[in-house]
Amino acid sequence: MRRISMHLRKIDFLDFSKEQGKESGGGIHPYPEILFILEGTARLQWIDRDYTATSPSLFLLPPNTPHMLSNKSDYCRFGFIELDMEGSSSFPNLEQAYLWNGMQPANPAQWPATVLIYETALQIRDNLSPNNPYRSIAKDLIMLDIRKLLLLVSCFLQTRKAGLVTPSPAAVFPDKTRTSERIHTVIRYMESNYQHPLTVNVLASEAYLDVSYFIRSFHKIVGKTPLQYLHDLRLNAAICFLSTTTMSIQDITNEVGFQSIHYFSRLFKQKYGVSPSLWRTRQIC
DNA sequence: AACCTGACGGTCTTCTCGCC
DNA sequence: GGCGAGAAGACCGTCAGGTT
Repeated sequence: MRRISMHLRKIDFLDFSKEQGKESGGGIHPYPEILFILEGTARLQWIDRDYTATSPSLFLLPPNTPHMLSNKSDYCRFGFIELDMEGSSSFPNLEQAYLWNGMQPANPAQWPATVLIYETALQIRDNLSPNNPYRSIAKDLIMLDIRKLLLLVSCFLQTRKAGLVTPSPAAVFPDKTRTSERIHTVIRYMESNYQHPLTVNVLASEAYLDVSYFIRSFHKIVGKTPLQYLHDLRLNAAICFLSTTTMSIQDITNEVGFQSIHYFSRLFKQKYGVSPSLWRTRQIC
């Protein structure tokens, strides 16, 4: 029987501050993400949606959905949790995420039916507090709270329809070698900047590694070459735009970082067997 | 007008081998 | 573990022509 489990890929709590100049961040990655606005007001551009929400707000981002969070107040604090579901289907699907995220600007944290959901999200943050007396099992507690949170959201949507310090990258990624950490840093860089022109030279310099060694190490760790990984990110984003928007192929080409519509079209067909427009047509039918 | 396809060629990426 | 050189092959922008 196939073992289904869920792992923490990355958890972090960050600030956006007008004083410090850092006011936006985001990207695309093949992992589901929970985004929690803790303080201030933030704007989330997610696929074709644009939300402005005040804390506490909770957004659920299924895998391969482009997202960009930006600050809309003097100070904004938020947390994000990326999960590796490993076959589990407990994360809300796109339709459920649209429904849930669409409610966030209305500040549903005050609703009696959702109070427990936001309390659970806060509990996840509190598990990371240095004052947490259960620091030694904080990671296990966080995973339990995440499961609880997802279960509560799922239940809510169904009903409606009817001190630990933040783990270091090495704690999230089992392989603790320096090269591995650098490669994973680059992966995150690619996920945040896939829509910009990126070359392997640039990525290797981001990792402070020689190009040939970088490529070899990347392939060893990820199972794909850097370029293949970048293409997958871009094509996944394109699929998302094709299936959820009416954007033209040219606009999608630009949006996901390809310089040429012809090259995009060629790669798309290589991966999916049909051209982008035909793929969209078949989805509609 | 928007999109697709094939061909072409310069550029870039990847691999291999060897070295420290 | 990390780096460098060189060769092979893949990438990717561009053009031309065709289709919807």
